[in-house]
Amino acid sequence: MTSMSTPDATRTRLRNEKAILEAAERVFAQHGYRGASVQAIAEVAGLPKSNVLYYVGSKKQLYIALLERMVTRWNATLDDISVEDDPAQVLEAFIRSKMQLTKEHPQGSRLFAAEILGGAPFLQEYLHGELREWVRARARVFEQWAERGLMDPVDPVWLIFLIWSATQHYADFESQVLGITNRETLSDEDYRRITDFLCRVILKGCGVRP
Amino acid sequence: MTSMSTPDATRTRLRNEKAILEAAERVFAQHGYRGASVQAIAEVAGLPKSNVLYYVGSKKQLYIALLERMVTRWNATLDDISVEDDPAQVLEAFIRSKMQLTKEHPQGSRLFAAEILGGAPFLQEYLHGELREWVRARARVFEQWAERGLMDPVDPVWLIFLIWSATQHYADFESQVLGITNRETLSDEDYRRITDFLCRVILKGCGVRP
DNA sequence: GTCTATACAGAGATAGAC
DNA sequence: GTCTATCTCTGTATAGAC
Repeated sequence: MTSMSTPDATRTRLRNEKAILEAAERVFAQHGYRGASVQAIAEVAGLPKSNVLYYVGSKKQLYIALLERMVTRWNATLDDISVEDDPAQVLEAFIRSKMQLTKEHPQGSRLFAAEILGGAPFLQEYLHGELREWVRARARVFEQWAERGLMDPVDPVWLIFLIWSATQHYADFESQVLGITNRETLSDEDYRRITDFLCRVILKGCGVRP
Repeated sequence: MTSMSTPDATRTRLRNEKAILEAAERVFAQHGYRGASVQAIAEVAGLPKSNVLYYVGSKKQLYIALLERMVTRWNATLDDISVEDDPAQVLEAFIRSKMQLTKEHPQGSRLFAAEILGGAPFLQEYLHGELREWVRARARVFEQWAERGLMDPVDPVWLIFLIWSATQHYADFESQVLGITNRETLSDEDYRRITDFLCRVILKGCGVRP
């Protein structure tokens, strides 16, 4: 963007960039990094292929930008927790916010899943660094709750994975869920029920609620 | 295979076919259907590309054969259940056998996941037919158990999805699990602990065990 | 800023030498 | 049965017309 750019040109740019990001998220989610073609992304975005490359530089840069956006969304949903908090409240909020993310950004969730499924070539650093620390911090608090008898002494890391997998499932395996339950889409009401179900079973399962 | 084929030629064929299936499962699991190239599969299998195509016909046929193999494995682990069975025993066996499948065939699990993630283009029929019936039958039994007060009145379909997702996770998100827990691989002991954890939390969570 | 044309590497698949 | 050579199509990316 130069100093000569008109507001109109800027608006066009923003609109196109948004269309590209949305289209790319869908196509990468569906076919993975290698399986996605710039051509397919351009078609979904309603732009010529070279226009897409003009905006984003390269397929790789586009992909990385999308992964980073997803990590940002994920970070935005997190609160810090402490031993003084109520386990039931924290776990329930944790399940609900994760489920909310799944519901609001299914394509992003699937994109993330495809990246992990393929061995996480672009996310190694994140998994070994930032995310590991996040898990360790929570795990420590869960352990202290268990020591105080506020919940069962279960391995906190497996518990976090349980919550992640159970919620993530409704984005990543959506086709399976829809096929088996004979639905076209999952409604808000469905999401509410599933979330309630998960809160109930998981909280009871680790002894923070009767 | 003609009537003139020697035992030796047959043995070669079997060995090559096995190598191809194994290689293809890995590559398809990692990159999805579109992202996988016959070239890459051939390299992993240690054969020339055209040799691979000579054996399997086409990329598509190869892919479908692998999906079917996975469905067969899945069917092989299933027992029929009835209302007269013990809920705790059945649910635990269910979790354990699913986890066993994940552990023994991680590549197949990931291949399956990639297919579902991409909208299950080759599995629509299976999801809407065979698998749906399988789920409906189990769900009915779970409901009857709940009516008899043998377990909490939770939605049986969400419960099945919970078990699937929680177990499947350790194949599909293996890189994430390894990254966060700072491991190179998951040992037998890890799998044992995770399975015990899941049995404990899920069974308690739906009220079949205290 | 935008699109057409094109370069060049790699895809899936096949024909034909061995 | 096996592999080399090749066909055709599509991939990413860029140069240059508008």
